[in-house]
Amino acid sequence: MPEDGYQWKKYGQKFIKNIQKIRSYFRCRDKRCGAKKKVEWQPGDPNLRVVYDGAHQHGSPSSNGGGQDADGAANRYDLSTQYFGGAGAPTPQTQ
DNA sequence: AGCCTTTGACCAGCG
DNA sequence: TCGCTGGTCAAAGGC
Repeated sequence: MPEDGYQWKKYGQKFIKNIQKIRSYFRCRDKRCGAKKKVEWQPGDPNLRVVYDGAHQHGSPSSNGGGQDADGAANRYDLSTQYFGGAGAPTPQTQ
């Protein structure tokens, strides 16, 4: 479970036949936070894709000391796809 | 005590 | 109308 600075609660996991990948559903632990996160990976592949949905409506919980950039850092991935592993996975939005 | 994780079933939209 | 998929919720157990 990759730590992005926020805590998530897994509320489901299903195998998407459409893409032949396992998808895990995570939700922000904060109730006032409508942010959601979906993690999918292929069975037998080290790289996984993290899809952030929604946006956090509260500052960072307890990471990063002296800067709310963490909030933007997590939001910058909003509705985007974050790739882990990089094994053949391209890096979108190379800012 | 609180928190987290896992599985099954249900529901809705589509062709 | 049916079957299918994708997405979400709930309960229990362990540390």
